[in-house]
Amino acid sequence: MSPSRPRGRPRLFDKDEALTTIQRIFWKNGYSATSLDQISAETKINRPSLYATFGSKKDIYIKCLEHFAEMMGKRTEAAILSETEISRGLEKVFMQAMEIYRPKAKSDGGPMGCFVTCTAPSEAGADEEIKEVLKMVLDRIDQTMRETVEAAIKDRKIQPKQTAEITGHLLGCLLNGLSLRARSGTSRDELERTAKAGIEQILA
Amino acid sequence: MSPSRPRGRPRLFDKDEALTTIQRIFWKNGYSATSLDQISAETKINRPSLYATFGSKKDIYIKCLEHFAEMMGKRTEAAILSETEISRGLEKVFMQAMEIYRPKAKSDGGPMGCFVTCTAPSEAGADEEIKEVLKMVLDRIDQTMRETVEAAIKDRKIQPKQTAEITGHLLGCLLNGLSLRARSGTSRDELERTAKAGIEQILA
DNA sequence: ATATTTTTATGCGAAGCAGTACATAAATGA
DNA sequence: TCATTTATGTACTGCTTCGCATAAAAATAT
Repeated sequence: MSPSRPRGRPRLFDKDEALTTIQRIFWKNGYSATSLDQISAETKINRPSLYATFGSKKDIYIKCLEHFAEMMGKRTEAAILSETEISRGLEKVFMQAMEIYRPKAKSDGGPMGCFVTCTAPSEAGADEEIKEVLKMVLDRIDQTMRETVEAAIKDRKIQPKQTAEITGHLLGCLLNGLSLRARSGTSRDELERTAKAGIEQILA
Repeated sequence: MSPSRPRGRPRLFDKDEALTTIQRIFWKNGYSATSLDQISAETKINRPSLYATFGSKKDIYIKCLEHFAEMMGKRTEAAILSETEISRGLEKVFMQAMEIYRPKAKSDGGPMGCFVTCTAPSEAGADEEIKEVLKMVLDRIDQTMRETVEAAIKDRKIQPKQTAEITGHLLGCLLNGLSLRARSGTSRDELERTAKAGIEQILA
């Protein structure tokens, strides 16, 4: 069972690499304001090839949303596991999110804020499918926060006033609020100060 | 100086009423996914008349953003002034925001979430002008929260651990996070529970 | 009445859009 | 070698988009 190459002509591009490039375009311009011609030009993949590989414009966008969520999810889990002290882990989660939302280096015109929460809501009002993807991503964020909080409570590291569920929602809201402010141009420094103070306040 | 009618043919529509209708369309569909034909059809105003009255598509959109921010700002000030106990005032601010973000009655397909924070971010990545309007609105939210918190501190009603500035940012982030969740379909009940707990936690 | 001013209505035009048909190219299997 | 399979490139279709040019309509001013 060697990984023999598939039958026909091989692709000239890497699927995952292309998806990352497309994601960046949607991230900066939003879904509706991005054209397939633009994607085709920047990836140098012809539109028929895009179709054959990823499907319709909406299919591509949703694949990008899931691709981004998966990347963030893995990084978040890794950050939490890397610290023994839970509140340190949460702080690390927020700090690396800020690095993605508002990169310090290369302050060129790259995309800012969270890809999902900055572009999907605009479409979610009229598109049920995108609305559901958005809900799934938000629920996943809150759930991860909640589980982290629950673990910390079990280890007697913290004793929050609110339930773990509510505390998870509050941490999620804080992250979303920071993403929005990153998109609007708030400085990295202010984002980080607000994040640290917010975590401290919410876990108290 | 009687308010004599202007010289030419009078308009067949009310300017402010039209703006409210247009706002609702952008609110549901987002900026780029809304066409002027759609606006023309729903308002029954011909495109050239729209142009003469409000300017280009982006001009119209920005006028709607400012219209919405003005409306929310006035309601917020009124809510704060209506209560002597400040934390009660803040709770009222959040409760009436939730009523707008996720109306309990008429659960028809009306727009959900905050008009500004759900539609502007998508465009803000590539449009500097919209990005600046977004920043102004966010700053105004935080500033109002901060001033309210400062008034409460002065009256010795609360003694938050964080500075008034940070506390304002945290309350703003909470509001933005709730708006996003409203857009994704989270129930009114859960939004209200999270809001109340969040205010309590942030002011503690 | 007639001129002037402003809004409304029709419809044009150049560009952009998503999606696809069809022929060609490049790989494998036999 | 030759059929089969998959990807690529060109070019097209049918539709929508924004903005505007032009003429008619409805008001006031003289």
